[in-house]
Amino acid sequence: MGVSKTEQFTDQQNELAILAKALGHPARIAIIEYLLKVDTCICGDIVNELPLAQPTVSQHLKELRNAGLIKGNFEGATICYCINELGFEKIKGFFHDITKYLEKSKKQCC
Amino acid sequence: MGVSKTEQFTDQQNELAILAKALGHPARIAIIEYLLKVDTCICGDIVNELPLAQPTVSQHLKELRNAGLIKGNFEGATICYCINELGFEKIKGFFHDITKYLEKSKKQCC
DNA sequence: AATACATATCGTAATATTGCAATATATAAA
DNA sequence: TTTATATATTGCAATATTACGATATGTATT
Repeated sequence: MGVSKTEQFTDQQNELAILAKALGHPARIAIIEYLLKVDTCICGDIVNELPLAQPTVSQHLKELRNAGLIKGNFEGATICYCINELGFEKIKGFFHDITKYLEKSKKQCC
Repeated sequence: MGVSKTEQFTDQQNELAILAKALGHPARIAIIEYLLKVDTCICGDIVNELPLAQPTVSQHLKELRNAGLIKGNFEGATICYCINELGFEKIKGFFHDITKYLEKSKKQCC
């Protein structure tokens, strides 16, 4: 029917999927990479950095904010954006498991 | 217009986004977690593990395979699936940057 | 108050994703 | 060769995403 059957999966699986999905667009990867480089910046800087119109960038920022990957803070007339460490900490657990898995050379099927 | 303007971003940004997007659904997270646990299994095991119909699972497996996160191998009448280490190695570089960033306590905007 | 600037929201078109029944394909077993 | 089993593909309905022009909202400046 086209609706994700989220209720059939665990909260943790859904939470991870939401975080991964938020990173599932090159514009949002570009935003994160930019914030990693500059630490903090105002929204207008990101709009200038990306090859997309201002409303589109605003929409991508909203998705990253909703997923908990970035934070935005009013600073006079502008909004200051930065990485939200909490969101990335949540992904780290999953990646820790993967990294450990990759270290032990495991059975592969091909 | 609704089309992702992928050509405006770097290959690396697009590649990361494709990998993240493939993880952006709880069913696909569940598949990866299951494979991490059992190493290898046949497709039917995954169908039994998930609360989704066989064609839907087949579609999710295809997306994970296309993204390079799992491998499938014919083994008689069945198909044996396992983690594709290559895909996860590609994400690791990005996460290494993030982890380093999180370690240095950086300027935050709020 | 009027103007300028920064950002968000609305509305909408184009496209992509999700889920599944029905069906196709391919191997194994009888 | 028939039958059973495993998996993929097709077709389609419901919904979500992407992008942007137009517009709203909010702060700063004059």
